[in-house]
Amino acid sequence: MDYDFQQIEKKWQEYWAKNETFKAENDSDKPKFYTLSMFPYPSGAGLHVGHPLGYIAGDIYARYKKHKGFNVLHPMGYDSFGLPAEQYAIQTGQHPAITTETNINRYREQLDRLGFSFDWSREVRTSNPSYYKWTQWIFIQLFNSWYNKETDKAEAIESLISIFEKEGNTKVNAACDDDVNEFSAKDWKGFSNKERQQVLLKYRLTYLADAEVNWCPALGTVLANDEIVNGVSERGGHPVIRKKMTQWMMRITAYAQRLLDGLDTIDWPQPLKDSQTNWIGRSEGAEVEFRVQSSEFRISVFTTRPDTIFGVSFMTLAPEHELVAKITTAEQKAEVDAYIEATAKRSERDRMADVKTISGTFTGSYAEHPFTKEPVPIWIGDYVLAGYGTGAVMSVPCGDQRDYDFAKHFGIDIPNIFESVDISEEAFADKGNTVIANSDFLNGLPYKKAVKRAIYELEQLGQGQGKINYRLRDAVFSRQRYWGEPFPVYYDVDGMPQMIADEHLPIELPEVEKYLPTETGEPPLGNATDWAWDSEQCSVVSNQLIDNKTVFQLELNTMPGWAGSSQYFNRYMDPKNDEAIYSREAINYWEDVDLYIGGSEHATGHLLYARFWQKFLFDKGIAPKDEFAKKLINQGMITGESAFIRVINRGYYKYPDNISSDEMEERDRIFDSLFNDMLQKRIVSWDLIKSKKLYDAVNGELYNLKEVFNSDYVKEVFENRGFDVDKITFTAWKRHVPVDYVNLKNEIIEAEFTNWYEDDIYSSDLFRTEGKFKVGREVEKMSKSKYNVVNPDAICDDYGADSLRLYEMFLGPLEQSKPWNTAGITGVHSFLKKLWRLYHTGPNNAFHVTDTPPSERSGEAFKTLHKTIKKVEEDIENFSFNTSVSTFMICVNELTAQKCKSKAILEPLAILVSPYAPHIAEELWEKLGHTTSISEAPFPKFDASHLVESSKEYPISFNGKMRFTMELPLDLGKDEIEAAVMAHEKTQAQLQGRTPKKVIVVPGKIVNIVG
RNA sequence: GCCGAAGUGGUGGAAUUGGUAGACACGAUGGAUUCAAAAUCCAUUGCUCACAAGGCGUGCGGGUUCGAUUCCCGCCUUCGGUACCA
Repeated sequence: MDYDFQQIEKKWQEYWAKNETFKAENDSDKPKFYTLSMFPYPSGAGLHVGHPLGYIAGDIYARYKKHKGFNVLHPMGYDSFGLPAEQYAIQTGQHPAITTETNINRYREQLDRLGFSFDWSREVRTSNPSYYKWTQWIFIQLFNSWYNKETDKAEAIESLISIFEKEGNTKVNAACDDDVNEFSAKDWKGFSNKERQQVLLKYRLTYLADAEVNWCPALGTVLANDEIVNGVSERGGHPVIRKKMTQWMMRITAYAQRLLDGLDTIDWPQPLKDSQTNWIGRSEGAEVEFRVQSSEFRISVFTTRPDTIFGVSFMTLAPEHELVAKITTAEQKAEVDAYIEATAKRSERDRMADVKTISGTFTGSYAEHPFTKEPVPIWIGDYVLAGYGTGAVMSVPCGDQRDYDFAKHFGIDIPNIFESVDISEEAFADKGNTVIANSDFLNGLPYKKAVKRAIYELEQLGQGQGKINYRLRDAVFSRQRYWGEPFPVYYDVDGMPQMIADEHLPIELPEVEKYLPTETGEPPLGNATDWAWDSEQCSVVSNQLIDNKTVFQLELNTMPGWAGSSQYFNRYMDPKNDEAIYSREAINYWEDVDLYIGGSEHATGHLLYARFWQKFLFDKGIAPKDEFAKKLINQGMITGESAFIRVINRGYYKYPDNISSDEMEERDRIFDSLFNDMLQKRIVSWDLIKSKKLYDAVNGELYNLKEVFNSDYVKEVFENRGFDVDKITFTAWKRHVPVDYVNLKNEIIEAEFTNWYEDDIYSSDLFRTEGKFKVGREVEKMSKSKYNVVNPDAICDDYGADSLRLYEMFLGPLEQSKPWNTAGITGVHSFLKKLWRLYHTGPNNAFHVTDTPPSERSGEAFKTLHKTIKKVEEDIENFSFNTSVSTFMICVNELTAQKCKSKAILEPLAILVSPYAPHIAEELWEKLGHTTSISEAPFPKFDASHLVESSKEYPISFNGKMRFTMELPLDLGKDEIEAAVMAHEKTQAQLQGRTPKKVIVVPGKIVNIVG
């Protein structure tokens, strides 16, 4: 009987589904184990072979833990809100819910084919109202909380109100906005309701604020920092500008220190912890106050180097700093205004591209040095960021390179306060290796002592104190998109946000006619006709009923992508609960994730936000653990190799003779922009060239470059510039270009190409140019747009899911990224066939396993088996799945050579293999006479007695080089071994009569003779 | 610039605490079987030398050690993250 993987895999997938083999119960006598893989965004492209890598690893671990007697929770779901479905809706008018549903069904089909042990009864989808009901609920919890720095936890907003009523806010130590004014209990009582709400908003853990945000005009939305790559949007590559907007914010900064401290308590990869640490960016230093001369204004600065305070020769404010307008003198006003306008115009991208240019201007005002009382000129400059620290710095040119460059550029003094340090060329930023000089009471002190002393003196003066600053910013929580969670918020008669009561949740996403922002620039929900809240009926009603008495406007923004993914791991514990986010019993049983597997790209996004929410839920007593995942593993990326052609040079344009110079200029402009779009971009993939047979492998020629210019990418570029692509005829003069594909390495090829455009305006050659291409290969992320995607379905058709699972593991260490190469899959596939044959040694390859274990070689077989048990168990515990696949191969090769047919060996072997290749294991298990799933079987117990050896083949080395081996009994002592080795003829041959200086004998390991 | 990861045959990779470098596969070469192909099986396969003996070999240069892919010092390269953070 042959190994019919198609039939076997289908059979067992149906069996698992029908019998709910992997359904987890919320109570059990067994110990719990919660394994989680990051849930996917169901994209239209479907799964590629890179996606399942982490799922397979998680599945192996989950199945292994089940064999080991754990009650395993291994759920899966979908992060189903997101931009692509919305973009598709904008283009086609198709509702994102439909697109999403279609994509999820496709994902599910693909996932099912891989034989995962997911408990699908617990599936969640972030876009389901029954799920986002609880996302909205958490939002309300955050709104109704403030962060008490005294108790170092979130508390109910009521406790803050009662403090305000008793003593005002002067003694409150809370995480809050910078601009809260002090008020007394009496003041509070005198506030109007609106004023009170405004004050409270500055303390809530989610709040409205006018924030400077990354606005992407092309997408019509705000983007988070991690959604921007090199100054353009991650999706689509559109430019991003800075803009002030009223936005919902999350006060994650309240948790900065706890997010940092928590990292010590969890077993996550160090690189990931490092990047979170850097992202949070704690720095210790001091806040120093400078008085502005002849005014009441004071400028606060944050510095990590209070020890260098006597080196201050100017101050710099960010152009956006609120004091700029107030302190600028009349003479300097025009210059300052011009500078502010110029910097505001520069996009984020320009600023980043151009960090070298030093710019700034003098305000005309002076501050007073806290100690020397000398005047310090106040400048503004865009190297100071409004968003970090206080948006102002004390500039110490001798100790900071940026200040140094600025001072040099504008001819400002550079006083030296370092003992015996030359600062004529550059600033001295080294904290050690010198002592402070020319600094009054700091003279002669090294860095650390000087910092302490400076802070002490500032405190005495009442002009500063030690301070810890974080780079982490509060997170913008509003998106101007349709396909996201709606906020459970309406705006009352005062325009203040009001939460909708829990019992009316979820507030479901309304239908809209179009998914773009409205003409007046409101978010897409502004298009909804029924998007008002009737506060008496407690229901969503038509906008026409808005009277701002009982019926109010609902929030038009939606929540960002990370909202839904910040709570899903807990919701899996009790996903169908409609009364609560999850039951007490469920969360007290499962507690937290024991093993979380996912990509490292989420380091500063999802994984930070989810930790923040978890800590909040912990403070509120909603979750029992303040970290949601004990252990985390980053699976590497499976990359694809793609060869492609880039345009590297556009050459020069040639036009037909009969066009005017005006027209020529106009064309130049258009073509320049066209080529700028294409330059350095890959215009066609090699796979496409091959599939279109544009490459002649025999002669090593690339031909018909015309087709190269017919690529979708080029068409898209032309289309984006307003050309009608159907009217363009792409041609190329040079039709045959030699290219050595095999040794292809960034080769430059030259070709002249022409494009012909037919319409009323350009009824002639559009242009002709001699351009250069570069042909090269790169290993990179698999993506549809790169034409390097390998689909798992095709692999399942040809080799089966078990082969795919084994192969993905066999490729290399889980955490390492590695290129996909389908060629090697035959190796694991033939292993499975060999495994199958081991159980099918009867006539006509019929199933044949004997009950009689002791044959003459059974000792060998037991040794092989137990060697394998030991190694596989260790490998799984260490997440070294690639080496267990090798171990299985060795095991099967050995058992085949031993002609092992014994049930006593082959039965445990099936269990060992089952986490990796569950389908074949189930089939063999059934053939062995079992009527229940192999997943119920206990993992074979390792018995060391089978591995006891009586002798060892000792490597005999000379000066560290192994020369030959020698079989010796293991119970031999050091001296006996040495004697035996010295007596060996090969030893004598090696020594050639010389007496060895030394003989190292490590019993059981090695012998080394030093000569 | 800063932070992090990694450099081992033609390829993916193994060597878990310093002890036989290259396990296990892929590919390649030769052979068996077959009318033929697929499949399967056997042999060889780090480099070098005609073979053998030998020599050289884990990015490069040093060091520690009887012994280093592994530990230490100094470089180089590639990839990922981050970037005027005061």
